[in-house]
Amino acid sequence: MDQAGERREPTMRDVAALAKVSIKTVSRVINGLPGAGTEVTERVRAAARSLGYRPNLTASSLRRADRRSATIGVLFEDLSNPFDAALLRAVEDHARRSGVLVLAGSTEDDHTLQRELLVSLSARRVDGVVVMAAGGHQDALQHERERGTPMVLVDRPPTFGGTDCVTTTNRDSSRAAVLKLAALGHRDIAFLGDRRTLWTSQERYTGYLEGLAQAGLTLREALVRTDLHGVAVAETATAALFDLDRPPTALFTAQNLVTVGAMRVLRARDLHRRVAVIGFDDFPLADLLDPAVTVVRQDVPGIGRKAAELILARIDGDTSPPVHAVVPASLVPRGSGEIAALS
Amino acid sequence: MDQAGERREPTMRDVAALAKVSIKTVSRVINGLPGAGTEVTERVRAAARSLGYRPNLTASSLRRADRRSATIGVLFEDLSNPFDAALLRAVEDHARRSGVLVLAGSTEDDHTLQRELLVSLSARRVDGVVVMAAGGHQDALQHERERGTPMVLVDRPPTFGGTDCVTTTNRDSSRAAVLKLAALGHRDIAFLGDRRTLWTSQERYTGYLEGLAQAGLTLREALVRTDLHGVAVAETATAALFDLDRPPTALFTAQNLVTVGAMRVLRARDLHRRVAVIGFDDFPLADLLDPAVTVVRQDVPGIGRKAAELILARIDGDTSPPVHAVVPASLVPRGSGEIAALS
DNA sequence: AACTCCTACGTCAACGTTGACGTAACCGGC
DNA sequence: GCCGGTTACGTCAACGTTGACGTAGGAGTT
Repeated sequence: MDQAGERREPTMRDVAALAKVSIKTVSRVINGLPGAGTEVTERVRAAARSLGYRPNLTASSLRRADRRSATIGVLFEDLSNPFDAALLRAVEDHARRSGVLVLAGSTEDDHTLQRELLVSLSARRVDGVVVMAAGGHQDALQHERERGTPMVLVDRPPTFGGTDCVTTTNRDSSRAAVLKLAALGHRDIAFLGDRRTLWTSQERYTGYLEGLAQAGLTLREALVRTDLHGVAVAETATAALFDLDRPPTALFTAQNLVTVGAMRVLRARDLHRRVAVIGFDDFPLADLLDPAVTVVRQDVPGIGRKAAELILARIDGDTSPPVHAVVPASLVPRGSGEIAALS
Repeated sequence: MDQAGERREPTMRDVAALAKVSIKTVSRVINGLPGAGTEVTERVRAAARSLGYRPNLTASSLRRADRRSATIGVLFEDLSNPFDAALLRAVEDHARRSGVLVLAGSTEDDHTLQRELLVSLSARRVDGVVVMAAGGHQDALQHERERGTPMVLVDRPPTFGGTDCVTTTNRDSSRAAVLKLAALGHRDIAFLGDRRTLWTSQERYTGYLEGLAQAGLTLREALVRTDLHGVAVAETATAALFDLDRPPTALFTAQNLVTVGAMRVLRARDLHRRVAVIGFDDFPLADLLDPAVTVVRQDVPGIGRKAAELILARIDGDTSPPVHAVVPASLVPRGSGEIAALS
């Protein structure tokens, strides 16, 4: 036994020869179709077992009328982000229950990579694509979609028509977070956000503005920091906020890595017990920090399930109008978001 | 444009008709094989472009001599564990550089699921399988391997022959961690481990024993707690340790979720500044806890790269003897592991 | 001028499977 | 004993592609 394994895989032809039936009868037995007698069925089953026969799905899907590969592609940006990982897992889980496997590919927010990956998936004739990452340009996605590939976008709506998407209550939950901080007496609430090109960032910022307005607070531009991609950048930005003459007394951090960066700075400056923080997106160990971090938690399994349901339905031929599903997020109070403003 | 997309995909035949050449010539041009003139090549390219032709890799691999699907399967246990997520990412990354995509499947430590997944992968004729999760039974893996499928195990060696694996320095690094704690004056060092059925758990426990012996300490069975699967169980076990008459002054937690559980209890009992902790496996935010957690960090990208290299080499026909690659882990001092024993 | 060799194509069959369709045997009914 | 229908098979071609092999025409050699 060596790693290369030069043994030829047994085919239906081999099974047919052993069971002394035609290859078509083998096909019927393997696929559980009617038209095979009890005794023949048993003979074929025994022959298949003894040869270790395994159906070849690629040959089958090449020939079959429906052309299904029972495989979908999932594009994500960065698996090291627990949000992406949990989402992939949820989609994979639901897909597999329908006998569908997942071809996974990370795009690292690279436009060229995304295009190449879509070509690779298309060459393998995936039945559909779930996109959990669609940086600025969606033209590669649009092109693929227009070829007829079923597609579902997660976490941002398509810039082109006829395509489903699943998002969370970015704006509403952000507004609620800001209102909560305002209710605790905070009047200088900073906004720390990820790259402005991201649709979610824009929505969360809009929610922030709506929250301020609704609470009767005026926007201080100096307290708005965006394009914070990654923990390090978020730290720098947070530090700058507290070097202001009138620093914020509360932070609304609109992405989990930003939240982490902000917490680092607060702790380093020993401000973590005085400055309130509410973060968007939960993250592991948020409850173990000091103070535990209050967050807006997205229903990641719910989003994944919805995305899987949508893509599987489309693959099954559902031609109803495109859907924009919104899965509600919830506020999880843990301490950092309950720090009141000093009178 | 609707989601079903009933347009037929253009084939080489269509391209050939438009370019007024034979289908074989199209094949040559698409695959960059010699034997096509400059002018004809251009005509074929133009025709393919204008029809939006995409090669069908499944048909191609069915016919080609090498039978490659340019796809590998990756089985993992739980993507919500950052270790699995990072590993999948590393493998996917390296595979894609070789034009190979990854069919991902989570097994959730379920034996039946693992078997089913292997059948699914086999039906899709993957070129090889990387297994990042192999609970107790490896018979399904062995069966698949004996069919000739190239295979690489990660994080535990195969119980059968002829198969590569990649692991880290479980025993050596565990011994080093215990020795470090002993050097700080700790004499009551507890061991908190994951399920004993896991090979890594056994290795780490062996390293713990070796460390104790080498430091001249005697094993106290009461300080050994195993089969702690998940944060909650780890918390209970840790709490029990500190209800002992002679509680430990240092903990060696042999898995990341166990470490988290232990830290929770230490904090709750206000012991986190007095009891030393070294954990096996790094985890996000370990540096943000109070105190920051000293860990043995596995070189996850290195492990993933090695696994990808091995499987790709085997697929390319490497028939050298099976390899057990060991990727070194390193100790990352952050504070919790540097707490000295009270004299 | 006949020869070999090469280049640039084309033809054909096959990969493993299934849809369309054929057919022999049997059943029940009269 | 013949009809119509059903059951249990089999035959054939095709899915999109490529390996093996064939061939026409031109260039170079003797």
